[in-house]
Amino acid sequence: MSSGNQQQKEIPKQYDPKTIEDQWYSYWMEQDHFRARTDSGKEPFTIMMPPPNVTGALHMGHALQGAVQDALTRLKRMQGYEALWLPGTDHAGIATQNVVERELRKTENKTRHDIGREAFVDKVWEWKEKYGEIITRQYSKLGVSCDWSRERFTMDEGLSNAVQETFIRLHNEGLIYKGNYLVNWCPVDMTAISDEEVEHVESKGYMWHIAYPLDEETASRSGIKHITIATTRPETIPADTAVSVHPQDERYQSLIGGHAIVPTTGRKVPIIADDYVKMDYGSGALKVTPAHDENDFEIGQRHSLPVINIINKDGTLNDASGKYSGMDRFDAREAIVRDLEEEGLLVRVEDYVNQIGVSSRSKAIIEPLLSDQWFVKMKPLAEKAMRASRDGEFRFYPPRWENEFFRWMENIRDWVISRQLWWGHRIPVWYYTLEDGSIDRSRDYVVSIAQPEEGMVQDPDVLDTWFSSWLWPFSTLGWPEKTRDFEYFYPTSVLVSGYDILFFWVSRMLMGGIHFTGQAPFHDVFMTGIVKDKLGRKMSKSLNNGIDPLEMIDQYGADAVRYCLIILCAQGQDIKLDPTKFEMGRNFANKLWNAFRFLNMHLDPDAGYAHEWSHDPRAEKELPLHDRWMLSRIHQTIADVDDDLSRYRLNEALLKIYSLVWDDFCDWYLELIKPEYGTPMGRKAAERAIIHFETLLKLLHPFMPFITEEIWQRLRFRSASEALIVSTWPGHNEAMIHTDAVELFTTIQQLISSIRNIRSEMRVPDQLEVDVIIRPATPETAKALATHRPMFDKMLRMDKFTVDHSAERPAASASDVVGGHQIFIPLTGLIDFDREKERIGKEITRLESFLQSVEKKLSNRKFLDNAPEQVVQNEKKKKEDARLNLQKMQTILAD
RNA sequence: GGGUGGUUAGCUCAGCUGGUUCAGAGCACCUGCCUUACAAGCAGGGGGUCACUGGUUCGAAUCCAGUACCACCCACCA
Repeated sequence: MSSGNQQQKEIPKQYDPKTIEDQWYSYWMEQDHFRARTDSGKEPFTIMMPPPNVTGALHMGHALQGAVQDALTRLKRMQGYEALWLPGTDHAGIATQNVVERELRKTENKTRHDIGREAFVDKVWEWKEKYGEIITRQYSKLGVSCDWSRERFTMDEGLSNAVQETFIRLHNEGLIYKGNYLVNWCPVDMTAISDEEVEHVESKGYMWHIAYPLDEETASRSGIKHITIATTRPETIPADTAVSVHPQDERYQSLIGGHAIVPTTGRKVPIIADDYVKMDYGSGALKVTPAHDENDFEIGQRHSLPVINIINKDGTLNDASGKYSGMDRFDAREAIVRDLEEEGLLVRVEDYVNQIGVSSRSKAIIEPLLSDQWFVKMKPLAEKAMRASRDGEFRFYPPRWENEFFRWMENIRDWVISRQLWWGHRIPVWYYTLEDGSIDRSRDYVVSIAQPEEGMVQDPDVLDTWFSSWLWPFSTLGWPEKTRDFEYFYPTSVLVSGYDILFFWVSRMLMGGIHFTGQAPFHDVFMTGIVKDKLGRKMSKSLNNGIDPLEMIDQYGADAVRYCLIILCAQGQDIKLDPTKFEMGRNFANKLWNAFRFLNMHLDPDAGYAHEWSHDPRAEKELPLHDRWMLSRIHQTIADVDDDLSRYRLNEALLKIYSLVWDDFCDWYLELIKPEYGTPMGRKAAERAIIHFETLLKLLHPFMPFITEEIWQRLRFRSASEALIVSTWPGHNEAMIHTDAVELFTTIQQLISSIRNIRSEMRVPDQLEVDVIIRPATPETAKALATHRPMFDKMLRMDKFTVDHSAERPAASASDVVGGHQIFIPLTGLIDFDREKERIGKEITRLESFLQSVEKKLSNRKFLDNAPEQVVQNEKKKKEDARLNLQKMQTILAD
């Protein structure tokens, strides 16, 4: 499908993306244009695609980031870099395990425990093989030019190897440890999760005030019978091992050192004093439950309190809770409150709103539970990353994210990396066993990838999904092997990601990359906003407010979707998306399509159009004004666009290209080169137009790859290997900017606009041709304008056209002044004097106030003294223009 | 409790290093047009005290401080 306009006869008026998108994607793939090479001698440009979950379906966030990454990749490829965009997927531990478990239940009515670990993991792999490619296929629909030959999966052999390797390294460095600590436990997924995976949600609940009886001795000593504590979690009462008050609290001085009786169990616990307790909060007395609350755990440590665990891993209460054993924690809460009330110990109940932690995955309420887990000491890693940041080894765009990054790094806590799941990277740790097969706790574990000794068993846990993700920028390139890919493409150029995973992923990659490879894994971090619904809510399954990118692509075309997402992607701002916004992109694609149809009518399919002139400045001078203007506009835009893109202002760049295509090229340039009725367009003119158009297509290609490739291929015969995707990005050439041409052309544009305005305001019937008299400010302009009369003919309905430096204003004419040039249009019989007077009056008022402000400024000594010369000159020129225009308008009004 | 972002046209939003030719885009609206590329279009037009209050400056939508509201992130007060 390499050649030009074979379907010339029947090009539909409306662009239909469906007919071409898949074909071009296949073509690019067949031509191997996405593949990056290590032997080209070009400078590398690398982006690692944030790996979507294998369970996932493409959502708008992916589409946005895909559009951004692809635009950057295609741009750099065209700019002569060896561009590698490496795709892949994430095994997504919990999410995937859940999906397969659900399926297992549905199809075989079994749990994972029914079939056993090995069989279950096999099933997950099967599932992954079958469904894991869905999301990457969906990505292709968007037109992403990533190197599929290098696609990776976080549980690939190589990546798994990197994971084990890093675990062992960190362990050897003393940065990994195992310990029995309170962790965030998800009773639904039955695993520990990290602090980052816990969300805090506001929840309406109660604060129960409960009287704890004092033991006899304390009561008789103090003369007090009860101490009242306040709690939001009465179900943990059986696990209390102390009551605590503030050491300085007057009310409780006599109780410190005494004992209270824990309701429901009758256990006697000490009353202790600890600074942590706030005197003015609640009753000033706190029940201490070290096994089920982080703060209480710390208090317990300080006072050597026993730790009584009453909650099982599934959220039910265990035998240590006494009669509540076997009840779910929330049922137990009700039961205990009921019992307390019966015993008369419930003092009062208040409504209370608090923040509760829920698992970001299952949304289950997190239970702080003591358990054996593996941790990474993060401080040393964070310090290195912060140093690298200060040294400018990587930069955030927009820069404010650096502060957020630092805030987190400075308060970093150790990372729980073990998960009680089956799907994931096994922890490379082995235990000796006793004769009955159970773990021999008297002997140390051994860290090793392979089983070190017959009979040893491997740690049953797997690693947090992010423990493989944080290696992504280099594990995907073959690290820890010193591969050619790694040497050539690492460190990567830019990471494109949403800020929602700054802590989960971006920060950890920086820490990991710097620690393991000695280099920041990317130079730039471009943080995009988050795509939300039109009310500003996150898109989620539960709200059912998602907009499916595939549906949108189907409806509007991939280019339209990409256009829209990028144009809305302003520096770090969230995007409130409404499906109708894709019409913008669709309309623009259609505009391009029709510009092509127009040119196509004048194409000579057999011609091989020459284009040497565009590179020959001498030939340049022979060019018509509108070509010199168009070239100037194009090259000015290229300069702006290059600058915008280098700072990740993709929206600004795209908007400028949009305006160049639509406003300049379509509305002016193409209109001006339209041939006369019935006459064919001159071949030269067609050639020039096509060459401009090709440049525009190049500029647009990174953003709208399909339609630009389609049109580009149809514009000329191309050899099989020629493609827009591998064409050269047009460089900015200052010599192509002709200020004189721009100035004159702009004047003509203004004159034409003004004449159109007069016609419209004066309600001149459309068919009626008018006389146009222009009295330019200078004889030179008069000469120039007269030369360009054909331009006026093209754009206006004129009977006669007079350009005369000394023209008199005919009676009964409508008039205007632009840039000192006067326009008269005799409209005998048609002119509505009141209307005209009003129009001119309005213009005069505008000019007067403008002139006034400029004069005020220019009469200000301080302005003259302080403002840069250029600005002052500018103001003077403005003043002069305004004064001239005003004068003429006033004369006209007087007439 | 700490922090970040937002507040600009009826709606959704751009507007970088301050300079009345930057107050702008798309949609919506009004007036003409099915002009042989495009009605998903063309031409013309209306519409904004740039949240508020101060400050810095010759000059502020833009920089600073404070206020109000909205959104988000972080945080161990039961």
